Amino acid sequence: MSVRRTDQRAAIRRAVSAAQRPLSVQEIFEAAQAEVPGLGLATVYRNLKRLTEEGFLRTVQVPGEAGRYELAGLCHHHHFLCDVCGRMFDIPSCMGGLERMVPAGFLLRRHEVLLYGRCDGCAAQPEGACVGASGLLGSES
Amino acid sequence: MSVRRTDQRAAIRRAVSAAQRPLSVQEIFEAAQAEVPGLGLATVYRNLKRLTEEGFLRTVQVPGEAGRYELAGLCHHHHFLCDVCGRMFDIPSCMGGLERMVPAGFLLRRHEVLLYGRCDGCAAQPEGACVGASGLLGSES
DNA sequence: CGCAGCGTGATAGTCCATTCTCATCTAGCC
DNA sequence: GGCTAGATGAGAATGGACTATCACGCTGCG
Repeated sequence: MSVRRTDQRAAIRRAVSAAQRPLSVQEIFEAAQAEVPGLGLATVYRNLKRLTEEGFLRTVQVPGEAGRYELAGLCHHHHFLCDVCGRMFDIPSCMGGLERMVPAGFLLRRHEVLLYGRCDGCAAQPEGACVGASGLLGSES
Repeated sequence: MSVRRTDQRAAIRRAVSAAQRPLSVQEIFEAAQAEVPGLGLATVYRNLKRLTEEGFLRTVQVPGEAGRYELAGLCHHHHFLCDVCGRMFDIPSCMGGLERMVPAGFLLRRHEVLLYGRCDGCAAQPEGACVGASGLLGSES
């Protein structure tokens, strides 16, 4: 038979699909666990790996921390990482002209742009009063 | 007394200074070991940490891998990571207009641009014939 | 030169993210 | 309902990067 439908996998797919931004494994774990109590972390890793291999998900590597996951097949975009809450957001636009930055003889294949700062929620907060990192799904903007 | 001058530390400083690009710990280790045989990896870590705290070095975080080190105090620039040899190079220019990419309400503080592709040396090679990753210092361009 | 103490080398240990193991469970086909 | 292979959950195990430990060596001051 192979590839069975399970509540766990469905919850994981739903978690990533619902968020409009890349989620960390912890975020996915917590979101899916809210739907399927008792869900194990190993199952999350297993399914993330598999959904990625199947082309449903894509990993977003972050400098200095563990990768995050987003839906594969989204059109070209970049990300914004909030210094305060640690959540990552999608940035639809992209400036061109990167080829001009490349030295002669170098072959440019792809690029990553990561913006850092405060998300709208955290920028509005009175400094230390923001929601903690990775403890929730994107419930804003 | 404090802060003694040792051959080990001098070799480490020299390795990073000489390279015109960010070096991984391994690259620094190998380069410094060439000058000071018997050099230990712990010493490299110790000194990198310290040189960073002293403001001599800066770490360059790389998505999905360990950080690299470059001289602090260089003016704003970005990097190019070769898919083949794994070496990282400096890209002096930077396009502006990033503020325009940020959604309303978001506060932009800094940004990272990472270009991927082949460096001039590897782009010229007949595909698989390039020098291996991280096993050498920047001996080119 | 002599001494004090920082620096070093080798290795064990720590910290995390991720994977493996295995007994148990269950989706899907009969 | 019954069966079987794929899935799961819990915890152990792994791997990689980095740090701590500690005995010994070397710098730098007197």
